[in-house]
Amino acid sequence: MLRKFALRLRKDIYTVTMLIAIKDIGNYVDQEVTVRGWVYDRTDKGRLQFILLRDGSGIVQGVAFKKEMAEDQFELASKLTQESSIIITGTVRVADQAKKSIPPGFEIGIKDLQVIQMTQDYPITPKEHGVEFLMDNRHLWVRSNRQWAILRIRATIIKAMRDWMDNNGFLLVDTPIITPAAGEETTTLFNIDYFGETAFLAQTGQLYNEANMGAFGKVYCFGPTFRAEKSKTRRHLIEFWMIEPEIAFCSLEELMDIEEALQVYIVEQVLAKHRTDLEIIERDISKLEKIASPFARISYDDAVARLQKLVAETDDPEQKELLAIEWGSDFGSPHETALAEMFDKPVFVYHYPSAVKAFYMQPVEGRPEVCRSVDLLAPEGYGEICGGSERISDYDTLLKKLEHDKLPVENYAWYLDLRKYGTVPHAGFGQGIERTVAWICGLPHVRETIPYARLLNRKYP
RNA sequence: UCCACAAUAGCUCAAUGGCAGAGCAAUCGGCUGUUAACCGAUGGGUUCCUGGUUCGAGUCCAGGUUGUGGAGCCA
Repeated sequence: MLRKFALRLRKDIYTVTMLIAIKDIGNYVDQEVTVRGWVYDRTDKGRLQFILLRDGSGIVQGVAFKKEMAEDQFELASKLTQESSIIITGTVRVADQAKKSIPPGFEIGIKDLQVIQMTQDYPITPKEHGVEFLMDNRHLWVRSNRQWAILRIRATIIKAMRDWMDNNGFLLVDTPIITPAAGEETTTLFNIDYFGETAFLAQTGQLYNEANMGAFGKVYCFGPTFRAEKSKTRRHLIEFWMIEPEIAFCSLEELMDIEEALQVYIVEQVLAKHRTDLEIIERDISKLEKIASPFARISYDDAVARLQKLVAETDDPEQKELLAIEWGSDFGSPHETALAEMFDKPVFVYHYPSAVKAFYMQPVEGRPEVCRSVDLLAPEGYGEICGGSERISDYDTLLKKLEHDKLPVENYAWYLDLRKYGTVPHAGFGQGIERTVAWICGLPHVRETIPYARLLNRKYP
């Protein structure tokens, strides 16, 4: 039955003329074209029907006049429901009133209409909906304008990251998702049954990146990461995506140069390719246009001093409590937000206390209580988007650090090997895709930056 | 895990302890330039669950469930 239907459909497809993607509609003014897609919305004016049709590439307003169509076809047009799947054929024309078309200003005078399925009771209406309802219907919500625009920008951000890496001498080397031991000791791992043994889902590809760096010099991995943390905030996902570069013969200062150039390129690409999408999500573009080199670089010491000064100057007791900080503590999100708000570009904070950072970070010469680490904080309160460091390259120092942190040294045998066979100073960082998308799109929560968010209380759909 | 708040029609929300309501969506009708169109009509309810107080509970109380916002942890 299904097969028969599919065959009939294919025949229909092959008999249409000039099948176009809506995004290209400007090239077909005054020509007869066919568009296939889904009804986004319909306005019923009696003998006149305005049908917003989306095909994945854009949206076009189709106009059905009763006297320009066969009677049964107009009848169908006047009954079309939201998200019905249809094929229309008609002439493209310029129309100022077609404001909702993407690209705007074009419409199609419908001559022929075929309905593939008349949808019943589509749950997401053009009115307001709550978060829970929309997330329950995420498989349909991705069709909505705003979500569509965000996910398109996400794709460009990922492409920009990878293009920049590929164009700057980095090699993509994939790292495993199933791992025998923790990458970093602090956070919680998902464990899985590996033929009777326990294995873990990767939290980072970094340790493997360091091995790959020894083979290829400049490498990066790009993939999903899993953290079984019971975090419930606007910045946290259980499953999220990261790009992690690792560079041989690289200092912390050079690492910051790389991070900075990458951010500037990402923003440039989004601004160049997504004006319309940024308009759909009502992003303040002027904020993005400020993202240019150089970014401010402040030390952890300086950052703590700035925060303490802020606390001293504020009269708000709530702020005082929230922003209180002693040297040696890691920053919480209120601290990161407050620091980032002092700049209108991303800001680097370097030389964090070793105690709050991972075991593999290189201590600062003459000041072992701090390490050669750097976080990049995005503006507008989006917090940490990159975390990186210069890695410990000396065998004995690394071994001592592993023992000091009470980590199972036998699990790190291969990692220690890297310090035995031609060790070099090297550095790398990880950048969270979703936090980057949230910042660039100006979104209140990362759940809209990934097609199907995995959250503390959600794994459906 | 902790703190705060919420749960009523498919959706978004109202309802002083006293008849369960509106807008949108759906269905039917009207309209040749709509933009969340507009106008008229119709259908639509286990008020999250369990128990309690009361003549009477959507409303008050206790416990639970689910969700949202925030904290911690992190990218």
